[in-house]
Amino acid sequence: MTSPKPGRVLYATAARRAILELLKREQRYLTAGSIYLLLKDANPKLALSTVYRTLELLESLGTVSGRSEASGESSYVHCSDEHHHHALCTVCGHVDDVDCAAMEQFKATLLAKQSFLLDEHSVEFYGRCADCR
Amino acid sequence: MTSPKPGRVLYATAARRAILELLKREQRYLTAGSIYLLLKDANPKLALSTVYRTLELLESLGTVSGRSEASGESSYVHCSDEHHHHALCTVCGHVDDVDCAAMEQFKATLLAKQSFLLDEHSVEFYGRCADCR
DNA sequence: CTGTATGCAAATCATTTGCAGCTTA
DNA sequence: TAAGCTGCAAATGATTTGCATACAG
Repeated sequence: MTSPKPGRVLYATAARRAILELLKREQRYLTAGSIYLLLKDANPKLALSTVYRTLELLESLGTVSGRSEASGESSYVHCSDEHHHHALCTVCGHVDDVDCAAMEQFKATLLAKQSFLLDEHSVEFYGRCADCR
Repeated sequence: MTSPKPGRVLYATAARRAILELLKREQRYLTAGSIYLLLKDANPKLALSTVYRTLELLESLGTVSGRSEASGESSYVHCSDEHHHHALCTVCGHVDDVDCAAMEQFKATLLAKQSFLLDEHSVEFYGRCADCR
């Protein structure tokens, strides 16, 4: 939603690289706190606030997608920046992107049955991925 | 998810009645804070913590469904306790329940294309309801 | 009566922010 | 050298909790 301040030049810093690489590698939802803990050893001077700021930046760039855990924390996955949804494995936490072509017929049904004109939708799928089945 | 302690007897108190009636009447997502403000005048001794505790209770009973706003706050709507989704009007905020029969074919597609076995899904729809179209 | 619920105030906890010093381009 | 970052510590703000009192059944 929020884009970085227009005209601002972004720097590829060590912290940003480390956080993005971790997210690309893990392919599962991670909270700011867990990212901080996972990177702390290799990057002793990393600050939690930097993790928060980087996540906010990556989300604004569409590189990462956030959601709220039941615990009240926010977590993030690295993902494509096109409109899509996530298939989240309830066994290993692995997250895959899913396109939403099939949603079109659902939209038609909604309009016919409830006169609701569907503009947007946010979906999260929970199940078992190819590896965990 | 969390159920009230088993064997515990629930009282129908004034605060609980007021909160539930408000939610039933409004049919839109309300935060604890806004519920508190809306009820404050008619119920001068109502405490914000009571609103939080009541919302937690109602959610555990399946009477109410919560979600996280972008602002970081949680909000709640009164809704059916069966498995369903919400169609949220982006104009007036009105929330209707939607069943998920159409999701079945989407599940089949997911399995065929990505070998992902869909167990659960959470969906939120945004659009314009019959009144706002 | 007795178990529950409530109000109030204090405590938590995730997230945000101000600012001076450090980096990247 | 700048414009951008970062670490640190302090500030926020939503939600939770302890406890003594009030209330429902």
